[in-house]
Amino acid sequence: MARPREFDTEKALAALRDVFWEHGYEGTSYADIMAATGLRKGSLYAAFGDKRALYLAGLAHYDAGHVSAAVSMLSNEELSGAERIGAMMQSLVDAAETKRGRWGCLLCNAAVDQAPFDASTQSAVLGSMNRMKASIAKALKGTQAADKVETVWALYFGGRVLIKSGASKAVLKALKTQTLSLL
Amino acid sequence: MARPREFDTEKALAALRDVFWEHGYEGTSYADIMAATGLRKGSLYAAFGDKRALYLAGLAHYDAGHVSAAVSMLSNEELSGAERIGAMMQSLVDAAETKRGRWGCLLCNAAVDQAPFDASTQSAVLGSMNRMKASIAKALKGTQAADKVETVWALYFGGRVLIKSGASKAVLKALKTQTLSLL
DNA sequence: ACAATTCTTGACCAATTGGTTCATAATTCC
DNA sequence: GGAATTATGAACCAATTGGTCAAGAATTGT
Repeated sequence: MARPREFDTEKALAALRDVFWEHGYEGTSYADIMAATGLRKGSLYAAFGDKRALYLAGLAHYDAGHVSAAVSMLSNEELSGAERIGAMMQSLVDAAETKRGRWGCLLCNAAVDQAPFDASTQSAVLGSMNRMKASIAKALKGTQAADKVETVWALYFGGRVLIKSGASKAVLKALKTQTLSLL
Repeated sequence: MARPREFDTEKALAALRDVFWEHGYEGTSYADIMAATGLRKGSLYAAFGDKRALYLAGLAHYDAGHVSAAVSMLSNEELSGAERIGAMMQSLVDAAETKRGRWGCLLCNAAVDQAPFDASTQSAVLGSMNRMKASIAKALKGTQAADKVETVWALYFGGRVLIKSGASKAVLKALKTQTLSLL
């Protein structure tokens, strides 16, 4: 064999996810990426590929982590549908007052700034979004709003945009209350 | 006096709005801007200021045009509340299949890619969004959903994000139907 | 110990970035 | 017509962009 990789791939992926999450694709330079990961360009290029590949890797990491966590929470049959949707909406309320929450949702950010220009990004985003949609549908099954999957789905991303634009926590709380009143 | 400006300010503003609308702030270079407006850097700089000022001017033009049009439609008392909200949602359905519609909503794009980094952008976006919110509230007054202003508001921006991510027209139609069923 | 293999680093690259300056052109007022 | 004023566009700028490469470092199996 040969010299083993010195850096922790998991940490590098998390750093990639975060730096693109905060600044977007075009807003992130190699200088930013190097600072975030602690790796030089050469290592990054050898391990992942070009800048677009770094972005897609960060996006995939978000899907495997954050999106999957949301999906499994929404699919948890030990909670009622209302409890699950309530938890999802509460995550928006919480996001309104954390630094990371103010970064919005990476999925949503990617949809807005890269999906229209890159087919790989678009399909990754659409894939993750549809996983969210399917699990929202599961949670709504059995409630009065079982026929309003698209509404709750869009509401979630709309809430994310409001957070990015600087909406107050009160707005997000109202959104949660109103959403639960539909069930 | 002196030499008059050769270009049409109105056309230049529309071009600025469009180029930033399609590509975002970071995604737009001076080369793009010059191609879109037909003007050289020097003229643009003299007339409007630096890149950020060009962006804000495009944003303001969007507010004065598109946002104002939506606001006055939503405030038109000759139509019922349901008709007004229906028209708003129909505009999302239509946007799903036009080139410009696929650019999303400039307000929404600005919220995601610039509002967190620039206070002027944030206040412009928040201002326009609140105008939208207020007129949605007017349209909802008298309907069963008068207490669901934030919901309809977030729904609209969520729909815009779905469009950018590549959602089908059918999804937007479902969103419209479901929204109207709330009224 | 040695050869083979792979990783890391920093130097280097051409192209592009946003921004500025200045000579020239065009217009108006007197 | 001439002076004053302003717009224009091309040349120019330093800094940064994303990307490549070769030399050396580190580890393995033999």
